[in-house]
Amino acid sequence: MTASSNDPVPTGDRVAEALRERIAEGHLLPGTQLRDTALATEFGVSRHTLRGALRVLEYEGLIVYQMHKGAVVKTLSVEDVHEIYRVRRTLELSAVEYSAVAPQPVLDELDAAVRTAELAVAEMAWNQVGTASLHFHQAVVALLGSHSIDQFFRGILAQLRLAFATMQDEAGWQTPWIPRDREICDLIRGGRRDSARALTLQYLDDSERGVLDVVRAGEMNQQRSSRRRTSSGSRREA
Amino acid sequence: MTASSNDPVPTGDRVAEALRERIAEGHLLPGTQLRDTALATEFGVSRHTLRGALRVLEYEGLIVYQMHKGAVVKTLSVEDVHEIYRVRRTLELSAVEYSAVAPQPVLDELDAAVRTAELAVAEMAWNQVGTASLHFHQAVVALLGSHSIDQFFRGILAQLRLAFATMQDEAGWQTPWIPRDREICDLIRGGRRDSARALTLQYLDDSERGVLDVVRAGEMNQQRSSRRRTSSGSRREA
DNA sequence: ACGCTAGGATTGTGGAACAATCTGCGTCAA
DNA sequence: TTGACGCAGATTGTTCCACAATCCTAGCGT
Repeated sequence: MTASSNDPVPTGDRVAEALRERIAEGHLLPGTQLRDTALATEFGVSRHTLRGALRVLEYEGLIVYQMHKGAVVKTLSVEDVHEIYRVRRTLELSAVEYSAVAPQPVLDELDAAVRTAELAVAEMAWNQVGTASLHFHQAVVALLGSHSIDQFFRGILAQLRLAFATMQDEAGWQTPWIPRDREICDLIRGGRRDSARALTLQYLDDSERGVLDVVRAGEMNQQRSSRRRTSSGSRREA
Repeated sequence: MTASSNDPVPTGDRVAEALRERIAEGHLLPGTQLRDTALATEFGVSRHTLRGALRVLEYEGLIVYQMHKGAVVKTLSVEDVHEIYRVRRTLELSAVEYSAVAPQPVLDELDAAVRTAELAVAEMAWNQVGTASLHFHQAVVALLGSHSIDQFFRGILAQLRLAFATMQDEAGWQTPWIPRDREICDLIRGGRRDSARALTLQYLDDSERGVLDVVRAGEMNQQRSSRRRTSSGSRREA
């Protein structure tokens, strides 16, 4: 879709894409203030178009806007993580069920994705391992055959990557999951749907626990670093 | 969430909300060109902020942008309808399964929604019947307990409403579905999940067929009215 | 130390402008 | 008559500039 040919891409969309990538690659860590004048000049675009791009990223949940305080790269809260995994459970489990009627090419994508991940591990291209694993799960959800669900899920995984970005030892964290991806992949392709379902559920539970640890650690840091202006008594939102 | 208290709402968001409503209410029919200067002056805002609002609506799938041709209220294609119902099947069926562990207040929402729909039928407030029914299905998906899925699904149903908007006899079309909503509601609340699942599936198949008829009829009209510049041979996308 | 005020920085929004592109209409040739 | 060509106006995409509102920080007084 939308892949016809040469629609000239609006500038704003290109900027949005660039920012998306910066965030995904971890060049813009959670909590970073996004000053629009600075970014505008950096990208060589007007402040308006840049703000348009930011608006899209906000809708995707990658950044947070606060009135008169501008945009900040989102820092995942514990509740955010729960939310992400609620979505993952719903969609990935549905997809496993639905794999019964998925067309072969889409099933082959699963194997391709895992193979890429395994290759990344073998080549010790650590910074690609996490991305490759996410690609596998994206491929799982793609079994549902729904373009809009794919897009939605892509946004969810992008948010999850926010947590990865803050991890110090991403390689060590990511590697153990790849064999489990492989196992799930083979079960699905073998038509062992109930086993695949059970394993996916287990996987997601474990993964959620792991990410929660990371996020909680981050919250500690943040809390420690912001104990200054808490003197009098103004408390409010997150 | 975001219900804390009085965050001053950005102007652009208010405009987006207003436009969303106009489209939902059918005041802006599919295919309508959205001229930004006109809308900007009408809402009393700058062209920039209006375009920001349009950008959001584009992301939600309610309007379509084409480079240098501006924004148009989306007209659902047959494939779009299939897509919408793929999503509905995935999410609503998952939600029915998940109703086993949904908390009581969320279950009560189901009944409230159906009751509103029934009331609308009884009062012959026809233009509210469709909306109320969609609210019921929104409530079903809310059983999953996921804020982001709720938001995503809201967008999907908004697109579906685009089809409703073009119907001549919306009342006659909508009314028959309400008893079926009631039945599904009661089955879910009664814990009869397999029956509820089966009935929901049936419901969605029937509904999809109905909407497809409407959309196909619309495509006929559109086709008939646009047989002019098809002389030489320029073909293009959808 | 603590609260308060002033000034600068940043955001939210509007206005005018301009190049690029589309659209419709008139002209001209077949 | 019909169809291609081209031009002028309208519309879009984007920029620059401006300004009120709000936030943040530092310095002041007590």
